[in-house]
Amino acid sequence: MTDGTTPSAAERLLDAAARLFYTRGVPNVGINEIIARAGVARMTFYHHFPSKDDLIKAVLERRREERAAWLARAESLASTPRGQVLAVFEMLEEWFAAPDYRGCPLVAATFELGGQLNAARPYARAHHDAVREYFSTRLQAAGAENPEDVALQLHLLLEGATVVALVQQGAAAAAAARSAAEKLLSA
Amino acid sequence: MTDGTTPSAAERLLDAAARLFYTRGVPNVGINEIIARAGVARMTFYHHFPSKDDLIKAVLERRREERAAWLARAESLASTPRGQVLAVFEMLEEWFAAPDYRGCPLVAATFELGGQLNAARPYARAHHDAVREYFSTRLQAAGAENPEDVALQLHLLLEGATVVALVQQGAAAAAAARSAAEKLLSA
DNA sequence: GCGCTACCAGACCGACCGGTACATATAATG
DNA sequence: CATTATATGTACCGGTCGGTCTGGTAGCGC
Repeated sequence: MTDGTTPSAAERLLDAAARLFYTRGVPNVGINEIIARAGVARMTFYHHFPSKDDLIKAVLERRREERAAWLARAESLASTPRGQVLAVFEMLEEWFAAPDYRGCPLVAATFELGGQLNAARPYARAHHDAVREYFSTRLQAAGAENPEDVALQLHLLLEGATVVALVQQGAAAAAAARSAAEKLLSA
Repeated sequence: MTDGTTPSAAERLLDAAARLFYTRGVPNVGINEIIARAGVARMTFYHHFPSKDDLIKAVLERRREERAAWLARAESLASTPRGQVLAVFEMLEEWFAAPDYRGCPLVAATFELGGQLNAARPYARAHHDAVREYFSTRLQAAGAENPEDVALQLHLLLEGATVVALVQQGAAAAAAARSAAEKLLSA
């Protein structure tokens, strides 16, 4: 019953929480606001999620899957390994230009929750590992000398671009990252 | 009277707030804890800072100056422009290895406060501008072709390394950033 | 002495937080 | 029809938040 055509309570809660958490920061959003936005009763919320922390973890896991899907999209944009690596950087511009862009949600949550319990770090780390593996397998296929090392360097460019795009409020970092990635691939 | 040999109330408040904000996140630290840690009466706090927001801004400005001083240290570590650029990346390892490392405090505050008022972004942006200028002037002195572009690319590496070092909880990003910076300088 | 400033100590306020209790309604399943 | 699961609405709890108020003390220049 919970699945099907109509998005039901739990789904609406996750949607509302994900959006609010991203735009305003996890600790700055209260339960009341989430249930109000989702159009769900308070008790219904606590029926699906024992506590706010559980909701946070569910949202983070969902975000991680979204980022993984985003990465997978890059794969389909090119046929050669090298093209698939650069395709990731091609997609940055569109991401950064989104009106509500606020950086990588997993990194953001890591900062926001960093104080208390390292709650978000495992999700961010899992995604970062996935990014590096995406790069390294394709670099290896392309015959690179040190796939792991270059993959990490490309990852640094990627993360740096997401942060700089947030602070600078512009998509200029995307083109710079792509250009730098090409240089690293040629070196 | 406020200055001199003994660190006085306002100074102790700034010290305590800076440390607590960094280790636990700005919104997660209350006034009560700050004044307790600083050993200062409540009214004394509100005498020096009209509101918590004013304290936050004072701490951020202080952090910005600290980061600027950190950057200036790199300058003294080498004599050539190229060496001064790479010296920044040499210093990363020590920074990342600090036991209480939690990323760049200005970027962290931007994420933590991002929800409400973009309160921290101007401070982070000012520092980022300073970083790029540091790089670009030295690249120009070294006869680089596109100083501005390469400066931005080096900045992406720098920011990316600070984030990855936080998520991965290791200093490996430092060496990778330095190596990548060398490649970008040679390209 | 007087006035001023800096500081301390702690009670107090309204608002909001996460979370619980209770009482109810609906709809499918047996 | 009775049961069960899922949903609703609202009052309520203890705790903490940022911020105010009262009152008192120590040092300094006039």
